[in-house]
Amino acid sequence: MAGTELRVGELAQQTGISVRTLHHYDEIGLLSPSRRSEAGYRLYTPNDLVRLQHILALRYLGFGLDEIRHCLIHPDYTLVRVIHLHIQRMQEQIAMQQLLCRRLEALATAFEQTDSVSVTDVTAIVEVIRTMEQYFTPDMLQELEERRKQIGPERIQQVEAEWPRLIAEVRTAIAEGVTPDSPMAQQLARRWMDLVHAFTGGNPQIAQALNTMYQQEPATAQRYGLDDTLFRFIEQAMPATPADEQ
Amino acid sequence: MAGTELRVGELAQQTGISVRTLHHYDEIGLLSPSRRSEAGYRLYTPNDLVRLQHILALRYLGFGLDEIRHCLIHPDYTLVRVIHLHIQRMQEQIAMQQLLCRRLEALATAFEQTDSVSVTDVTAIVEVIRTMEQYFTPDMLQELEERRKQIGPERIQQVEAEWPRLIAEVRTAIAEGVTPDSPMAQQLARRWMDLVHAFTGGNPQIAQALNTMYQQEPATAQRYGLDDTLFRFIEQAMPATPADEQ
DNA sequence: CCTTGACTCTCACGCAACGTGAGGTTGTAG
DNA sequence: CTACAACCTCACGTTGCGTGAGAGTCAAGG
Repeated sequence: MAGTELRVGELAQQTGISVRTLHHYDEIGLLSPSRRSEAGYRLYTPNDLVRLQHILALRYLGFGLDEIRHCLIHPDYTLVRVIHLHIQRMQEQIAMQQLLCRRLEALATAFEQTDSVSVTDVTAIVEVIRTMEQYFTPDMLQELEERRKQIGPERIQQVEAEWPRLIAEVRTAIAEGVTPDSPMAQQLARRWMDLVHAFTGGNPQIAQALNTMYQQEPATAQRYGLDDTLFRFIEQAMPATPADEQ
Repeated sequence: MAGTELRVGELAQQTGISVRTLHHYDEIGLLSPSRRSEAGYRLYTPNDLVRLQHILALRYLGFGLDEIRHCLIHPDYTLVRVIHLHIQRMQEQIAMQQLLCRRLEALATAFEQTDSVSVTDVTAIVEVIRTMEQYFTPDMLQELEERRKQIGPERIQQVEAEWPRLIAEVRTAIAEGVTPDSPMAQQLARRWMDLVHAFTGGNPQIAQALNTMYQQEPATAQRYGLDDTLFRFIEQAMPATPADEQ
């Protein structure tokens, strides 16, 4: 009977955990040895071993020590519910992490061919991501990200280089008094639409969200040299086209 | 100039974080205000605000405060690498969490129609899961889990109820001196194979892993009343069959 | 001038689950 | 008798703040 009792080191070795962990479980009252030797050594009985195995099984499943204590005290028929709740929590955590991961990937693709990236650059892109997360649904963002991957970095850079040129041209046209119904304006509008299409991929919901964003976020819009005057000009120059914007 | 300086509360409100967080960043030297008022109030300059925005951008991406400090000090061209390393770490974390989640789901399906589950039950199943994770690759485990979902809980329970019956029958047959080449033994072997097939789904790698597991883990095998005598009997009774086992 | 209330300051504990020594005692093998 | 392994009890460190406690500061109202 006495020979079946284990000391910390023995129990630790048998179960594959550290002595410190057993000390900890004793400290917090999760697993206190049934007996102590005269010298104060912890002596664990077979019953203690069984309890430890229960603890380790639950820990293996990712439960916290408090929850484990709860499970060991309370009647068993709540256990299934606890497990399902735990699964739910885990899935929420995974969703959060995946969101984070998508942000990082968006950032990485944004910097795909820039070699020297400053913290300021990162901050700027993060601002854009933050704003976009407010106006686009997670589905849309994933769709955008996937399209970026598909069409390749060269095309993206091409489009992103084209935008400021086009904006400058439109601004010049307005300044020179070009009317929205002139062929010149029509062609600018067509180029505009092409660029928008390259972003939305023809998804009208994304186009709608994009519109809402630029209307609600003049600060973001101004960073790209956009304002209401430009939008109105393009809108007027835009004839009846496949419902892609507006 | 002096009017542009912000006090903690103002800075906190502008950036959407807590005063305590600013105190904390000051404590650890991540963001110390450029100036203090005579009364000791923290006064943040526009430059401090910019630094804070950088910090918050990086925090938004899931970086730790130490890493953020590192990013703010060190030259920018390491930033891209840091981001990619971070993505990798996140993906590893997600993989871990998904592994945990799969364990929990396996547990949940195992208890799908049991209403009262004890911690002892959970411990037993966890032991099985642990053992299986040693012998089956993650791919195999996922395949097994998916098949369990497909074929439904009734069929699973049916199979699991059939096993002990069959094992008992085989044991009886051996005890009664039934020879492996008798029709009786042949039929037992056929039923055996059917049950094995229900588990492996005809995947020879899974069948192989299963075999290895029961050979290496006599402790697990014995819990189901299996031993070498049984295995040899079935093996001998088994005629040439579609290579599904052995 | 004094008080009130909003804002600020500096400690300092708490959380989750142990890791990692520090410094001292016990048990056993040579 | 003496190593040496194994045990004991503190107690701090980790991550990023939350949450008071107790006290000083500043502008406005009585």
